[in-house]
Amino acid sequence: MSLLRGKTTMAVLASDFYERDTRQVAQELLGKLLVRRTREGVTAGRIVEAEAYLHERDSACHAARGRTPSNAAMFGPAGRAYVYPIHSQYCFNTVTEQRGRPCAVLIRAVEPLEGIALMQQRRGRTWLTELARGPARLCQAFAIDRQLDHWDLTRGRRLWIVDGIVDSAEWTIGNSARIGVTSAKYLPLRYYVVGSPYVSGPRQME
DNA sequence: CTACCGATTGACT
DNA sequence: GTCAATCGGTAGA
Repeated sequence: MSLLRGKTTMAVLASDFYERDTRQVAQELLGKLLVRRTREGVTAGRIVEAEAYLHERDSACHAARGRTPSNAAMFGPAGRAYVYPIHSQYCFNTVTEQRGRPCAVLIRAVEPLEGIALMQQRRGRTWLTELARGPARLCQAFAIDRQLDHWDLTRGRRLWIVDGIVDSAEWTIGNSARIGVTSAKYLPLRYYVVGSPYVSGPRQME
């Protein structure tokens, strides 16, 4: 508790933040603080990369082929977590919109700010850029697994997201196709902080 | 029940 | 740049 001076419980994002256009939420999540508290301690970091998955005309969205036991969180209230496994790893999403619209924002990368030793321990890596760059690495560093599927992110417990921590220093939001998807691969639904070394994926052109 | 596959990562050429 | 490991979820026989 040094850099953030106990601000990790202030200004927890409420459900009305998430109950909006998914692309808007994805862009506005950049710069917000992701906070995780376990018995081991607190880890927190600034979100620098996110992708939108839409309820319409988006075959890459897990909800595109209907509701299943595994993707049910996407159909639930906005402001919940949707955590799913892939290749023996996990990815973390925030559920958005609703009114019967299953969609979500995948958090792809975080700039570590607090609990760095804990992240290093969980990841088995030292370099800051290796701790939470990439959706599954992020889940390792923050100890996010399927137990947090459906978790309510608006209550400020265990796992939540905070506004107003990082000064509104100017940064540019980059936009590109999403990484790793094999369908709807040309939709420009990935957003990232241009120039951040904590962003995953191929080198950015500036 | 079996078969296929992926919103990944880490190691390697 | 390429590629294999790895396993839960899903569809299909």
